[in-house]
Amino acid sequence: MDQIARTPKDIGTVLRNARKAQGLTQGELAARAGVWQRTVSNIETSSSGAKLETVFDLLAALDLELHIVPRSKMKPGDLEDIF
Amino acid sequence: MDQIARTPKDIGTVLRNARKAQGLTQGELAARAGVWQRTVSNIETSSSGAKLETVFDLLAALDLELHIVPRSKMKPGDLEDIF
DNA sequence: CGCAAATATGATCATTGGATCATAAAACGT
DNA sequence: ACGTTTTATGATCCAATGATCATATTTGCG
Repeated sequence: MDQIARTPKDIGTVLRNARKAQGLTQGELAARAGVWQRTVSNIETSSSGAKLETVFDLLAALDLELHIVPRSKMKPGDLEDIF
Repeated sequence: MDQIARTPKDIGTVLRNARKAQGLTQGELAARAGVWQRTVSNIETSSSGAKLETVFDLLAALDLELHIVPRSKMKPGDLEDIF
């Protein structure tokens, strides 16, 4: 049940979920990541073309990392890909 | 053995590995992703602050997706984290 | 060794993100 | 319902990306 991202918007959503799961406000996360609350807000909503660097700063502040894997790698139990 | 990225540079390396694994040249990947060979080269070498959007274009062209997971998630057999 | 293919880079311009100030608007608790 | 906390946005400036042209290098192969 890890979070998957295929678009910038996905990243925004994942970031927001992770932040809330850790009970952090945008301001707190921003402080930890060394960016502004403004930036966190922007990325969580419309992270269109956010900079990779900033995204990694946020991921690090949330103790997350990216795993790059082939798309629709079927795991046992994933039936959706069959139909 | 998926590829892990914690920094922009990691992404560059992963992208390059994936591209070569698929026997593509920078130019071919660029064409598929709708960007310039120049951009692929830049991102593979010093993807410092590349735009998220561009990175996703490249990932899509390589049929890859991102899984966002907690850092140092220990898997059976990973002993490094113990010491 | 020499040529062809692939990759790295130079330069310019437009666009956009992030830094930074601030405040409006929305969400939440009691 | 009210007030406080949190999030969304407005505006400006600067740095840096990507688009786009081209060419210098490097790599790989016969």
